[in-house]
Amino acid sequence: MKKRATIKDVAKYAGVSTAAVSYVLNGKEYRVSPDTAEKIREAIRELNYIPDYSARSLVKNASKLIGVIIPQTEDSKQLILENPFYSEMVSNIESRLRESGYHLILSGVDKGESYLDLSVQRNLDGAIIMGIYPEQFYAELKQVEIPIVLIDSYINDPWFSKVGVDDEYGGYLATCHLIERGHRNIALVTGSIRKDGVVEKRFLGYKRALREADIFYNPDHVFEHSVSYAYGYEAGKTIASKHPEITAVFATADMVAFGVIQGIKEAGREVPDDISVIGFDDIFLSRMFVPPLTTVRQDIALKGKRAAELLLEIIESDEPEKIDRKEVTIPLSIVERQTVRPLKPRS
Amino acid sequence: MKKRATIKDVAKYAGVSTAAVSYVLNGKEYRVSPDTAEKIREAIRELNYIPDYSARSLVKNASKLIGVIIPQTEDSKQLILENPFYSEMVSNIESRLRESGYHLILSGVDKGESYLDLSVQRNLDGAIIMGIYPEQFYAELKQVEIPIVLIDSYINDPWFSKVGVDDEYGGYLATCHLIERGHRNIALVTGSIRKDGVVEKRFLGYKRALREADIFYNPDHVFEHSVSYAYGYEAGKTIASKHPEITAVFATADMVAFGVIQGIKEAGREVPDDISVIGFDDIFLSRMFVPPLTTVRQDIALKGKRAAELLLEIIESDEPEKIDRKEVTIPLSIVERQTVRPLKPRS
DNA sequence: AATAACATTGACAGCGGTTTCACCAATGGA
DNA sequence: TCCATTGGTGAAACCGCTGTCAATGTTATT
Repeated sequence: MKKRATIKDVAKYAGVSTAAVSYVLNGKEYRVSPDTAEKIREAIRELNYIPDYSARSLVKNASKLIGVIIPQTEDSKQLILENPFYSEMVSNIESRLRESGYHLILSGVDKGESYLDLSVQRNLDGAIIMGIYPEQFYAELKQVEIPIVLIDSYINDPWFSKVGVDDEYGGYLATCHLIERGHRNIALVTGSIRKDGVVEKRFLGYKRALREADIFYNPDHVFEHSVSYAYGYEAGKTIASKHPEITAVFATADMVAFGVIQGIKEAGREVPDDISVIGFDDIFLSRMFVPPLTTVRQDIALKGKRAAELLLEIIESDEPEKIDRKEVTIPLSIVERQTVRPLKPRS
Repeated sequence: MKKRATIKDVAKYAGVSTAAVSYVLNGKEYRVSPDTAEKIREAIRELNYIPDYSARSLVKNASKLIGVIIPQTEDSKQLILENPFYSEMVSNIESRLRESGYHLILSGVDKGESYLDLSVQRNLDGAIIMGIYPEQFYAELKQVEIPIVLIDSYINDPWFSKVGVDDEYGGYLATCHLIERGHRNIALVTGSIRKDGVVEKRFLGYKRALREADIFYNPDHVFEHSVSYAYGYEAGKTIASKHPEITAVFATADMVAFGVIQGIKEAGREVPDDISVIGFDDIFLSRMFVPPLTTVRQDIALKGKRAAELLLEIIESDEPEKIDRKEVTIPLSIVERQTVRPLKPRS
């Protein structure tokens, strides 16, 4: 295995000191005469020199590495990347980060174990965190003092920047959409309602819409378990077979909505003819689903991109501690497709 | 910002030398007496010491970092993570790698630019590469001399380990499935047929099946463009509206198949009543699609897991150069669902 | 011509670890 | 009692790079 060239080799080849090489490497060429600079660049090219980030990270205390955390399934430890909502976001985060010369360490976080290890071991320059975790998790993270942006979290701490949507409003919007079309027995199918999580807010919006329309909130109509197709499917079957009064379903994620629809069909009823369904997210599959899903749209790509930018903004400022944390909210809108049917006024 | 503890702090606290600390850190405790070891462990706990991987990487020349490369869209630079096929694989790779203490750097690779930079900058211990790239890309990669496993590639070089499926057979299987059910005008809808890529082989299998059944191969019946829902949709529309003779479609990826089906419906025809469709991959969505997709199944999770294991095997051997590169092939099978209809024998 | 001011450059001390190697008991055998 | 061993330990070199600072060479100023 032939050794890779180090900065010393370059220095020797160019007949200068390593410091000079370091200067041109770091764009401090004003400290070096133009022709030495050229000689050095020549040497770099010639020797095929590529600097070692570990060494650099060691002295600069900056790794150009960003941690990205995705929720993982509870049972196995797999990332919930199966939900296109996350993949789409990760993909956008990655491209934005790469553009600025950062690399991304993708990881789940083991229950119990903290993310602390990874972040300090690797000297992460920052982290983007999706999903919601135990409070202690955030506390630890804060101690590391690296810039962090939270996606879809309502953790209230000025240390964290956040990007998300107005989930309460989204839930409200979805439910109103249904109510306006004459539905009054509206089920909510959702992942677990956790404190400071998005579902909690959507749930709140759901209840507000109900209240404003003078509809009695029926706890039996909320089906809460997990954000998965599988659970949606179960809930859909139950609703279609055991709850003839329900005419519409608000699923708090498109993936869940797909399951619900399939479950309803399995039980021999039709969407939207018998039961209407509205989702949340507008992942790209929703457009192609049959029937195309009516849903609350958020710009997922933008969300990822903005999260990356927010983080970079803090990292690249001169005084990261001083930079104001921001909170950006991506707009929401209903996109009407074919899974919601207006109810005929009761005869 | 309070400074993190270094190995020196630990040494001082425990009243020993840094070497001793390093020993217990690296499990070489036989070089240290039991009670010094205990004292050291105590100090580590007390000071909340976490070793710095950059420093370690510098001297050990091993970073515990694995690069994972995913194809990206040609236009934008986003990762094709939108295809659940990739997300599912990445998710499994990540969990397997993390289990062994490695972290994963997820990245696309800019057209033209090489991956070389990243891999040597970061001192990657290995890389897993999905998809197919220009030949030069592999040549460069080889120079870096890090262990690499290729997923779904037919690059023929003993340096690379590979995991994949028998794509030719898969293509054959799918096409036979259609032929056996009476179809003779079978379209192929596929991403671009690139040398050493999986589609090329599936295409070959398709042709072989045709040949064996004495069906004339009609180039007009292959629709080649990109692995995307959007293209499938276009192709589906074209097939349904301009090719009344076609009764079945083999799409070389489930995502494409979804598009085809939707396109066919858009053109006012039905699947499988008018046209049958078979896919490839069996991503988890295929099960939930309406109608559930008949497809060639491969165990995607296993594929990811095996790739990770193959890589670890090489990395963790004492002489990585000596270890035999392996080629593992994941089995394939047809899973019959509801998008293929047997044709009545011609009257 | 002497001095001040500036532009270049290189030596060197870390950054936080690992590892070699020499050293110092303490033990056992002669 | 003396000399090899042996196990435990620490000093120091080093990994590749950056940044400080002093030393050099050049040019401008008086």
